[in-house]
Amino acid sequence: MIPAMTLTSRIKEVTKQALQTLYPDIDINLSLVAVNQTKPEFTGDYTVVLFPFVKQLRQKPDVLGKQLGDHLVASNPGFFTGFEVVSGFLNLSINDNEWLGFLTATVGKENLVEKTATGKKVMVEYSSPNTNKPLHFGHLRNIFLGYAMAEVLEANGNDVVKANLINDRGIHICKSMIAWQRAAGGATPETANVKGDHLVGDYYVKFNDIYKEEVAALVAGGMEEAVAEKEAQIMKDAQEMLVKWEAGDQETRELWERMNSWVYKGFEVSYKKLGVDFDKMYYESNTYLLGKEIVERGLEKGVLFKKENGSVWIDLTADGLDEKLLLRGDGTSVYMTQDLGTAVLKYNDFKLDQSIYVIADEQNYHMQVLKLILQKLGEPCADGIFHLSYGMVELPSGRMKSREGTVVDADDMIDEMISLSKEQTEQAGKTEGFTEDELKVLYETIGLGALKFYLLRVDPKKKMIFNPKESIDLHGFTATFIQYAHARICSILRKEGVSLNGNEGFDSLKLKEAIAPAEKKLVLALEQYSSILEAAAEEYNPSLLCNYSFHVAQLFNSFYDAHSISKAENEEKKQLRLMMIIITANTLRHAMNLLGIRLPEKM
RNA sequence: GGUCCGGUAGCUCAGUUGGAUAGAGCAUCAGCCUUCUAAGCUGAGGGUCAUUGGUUCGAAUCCAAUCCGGAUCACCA
Repeated sequence: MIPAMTLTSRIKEVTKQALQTLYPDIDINLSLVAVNQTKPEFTGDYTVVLFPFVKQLRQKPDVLGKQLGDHLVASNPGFFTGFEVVSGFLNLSINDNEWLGFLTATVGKENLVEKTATGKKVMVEYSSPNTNKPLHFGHLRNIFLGYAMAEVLEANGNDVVKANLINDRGIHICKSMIAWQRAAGGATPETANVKGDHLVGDYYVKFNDIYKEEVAALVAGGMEEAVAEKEAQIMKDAQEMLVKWEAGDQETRELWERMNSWVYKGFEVSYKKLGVDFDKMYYESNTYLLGKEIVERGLEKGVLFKKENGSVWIDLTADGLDEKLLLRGDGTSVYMTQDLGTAVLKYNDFKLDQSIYVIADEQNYHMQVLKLILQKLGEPCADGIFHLSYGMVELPSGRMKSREGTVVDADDMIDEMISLSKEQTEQAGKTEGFTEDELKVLYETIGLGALKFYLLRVDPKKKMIFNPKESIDLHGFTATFIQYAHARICSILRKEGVSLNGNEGFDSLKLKEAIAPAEKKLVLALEQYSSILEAAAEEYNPSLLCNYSFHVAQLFNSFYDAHSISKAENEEKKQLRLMMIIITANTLRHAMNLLGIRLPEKM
């Protein structure tokens, strides 16, 4: 279906037409037509900026504004009701019936915006954890961002595959295995009563403790530190284990599978709690050998070159980058090698038009190089690669460091948020009329909503600072604020016996009096939703939905304060306001749903 | 050192291809619950948009230089 044209784009269109009609002999650059929302201190709804045209048309802004305004009102009598020219700005007033038309067309639709299918297959890879430690706060930003981005792209008509590439092999995995063998005494998640990913993570920490001790002992014995770091027994053991793993040693593989299975069970619990899912899992243990063939082909093509010791490189200096290693001298692959292979694998698996990687900005260079190499190799997957780069989450004291124990654990954070929401709900005395089970759901809805919103509300590109001491607020620019507005609406609708997908009887509504300012502001914002949704996809920025939803909730609260819905001045007003709040609730739901945030009907 | 990213109110952040007197939230202060949920609303104070120069009718936004902070440039992953 063809989406209805937004008001701003309609205004742009008629303005372009008007300019061409008024100045048929002048070739005007119509892309300069800018339509903004009129500032509250002026009368009008939308504003056309006149400055871009005054020079070319040789008119004073005021004269041009008058001309354009007269023409627009005259040629679109049902659309504009009037205009005002203020120092170079043409402020246009829109006919209330346009707003009414939007409301009646939108009310009751749960799927507010039906975007035309793009026919594009898009993969979003996110989360992509290591199996040697539990998820931490930084991972949460990745997970929420990836999930939200996938949903936003889907809502914009793309066919989306959510993928997770699990880093389940390598020296870091062997470290927790070695430490577990040495120090766990056979402990399992069951016997230790610890979530599997946490148990394995504990032994990863343990490895570092033992390692430090061993290095210290060697140094005390007169060895140089750099040498000691290589000679420490536990490090040698880990490296030996990696060799055994790669050779397929049965005992090693069994332990590896056993410990990984603990981690997966733990992750599953966390993912489920977070409300995120994946369509396709990739495991590095299956993909780490990929890419060598691609490198071979690159050598044949002459895109890559071999050094004396047999290592394979690509020269990117012409692109302002460095030389990059793709195969070691002994023929084994490096990180980049497998990433080349995985990129091609993904492409072949799904015939992707676009492949999005949600990865922190510390890997900007890596991703730039990855794409560039694939392009130089002429791989068809290359151009579709997009790095959705996001800033790291830092503590006031700086980056989280697992070795210094400053990492904020994801599971702890979730639990903390849920108990915070419980505390606040009880404090506000809002638990009446709920069963125990309902309260449990409510606390999760509020707690997780707050957490997700907190991490999604900032532009992904920017790094963010999280202060655990202050925890996360449930007032102001938060999911709670939006949830509360939604609950208020649902409460009214319950009392009025109107449902969110009901649209009975609204068609025949005729306006008898002007839409009031507080009403107008809300309708105006609601009408902009579909363009916000598009922008969120185009800019790969779900935070736009946070800002927008908060703004709508704010406008609703002011509106709610100024006007009674149930006891409206007359039946027309009541109908109008019911439509407005139904669409408000559906808009908030739609937007928050895409971010994985649920809105309660009571709170 | 090369490349890239960032610097907006005390704090955390918005600020659409350049547009009107730079906006929110938190915190501070002052008001608002016999009326649909006060997790709310209304108002006040708070700014050299890092600095300097340039581009023009107009710059937080574009360009250049400088200062500060961060990331990255491994036969690590």
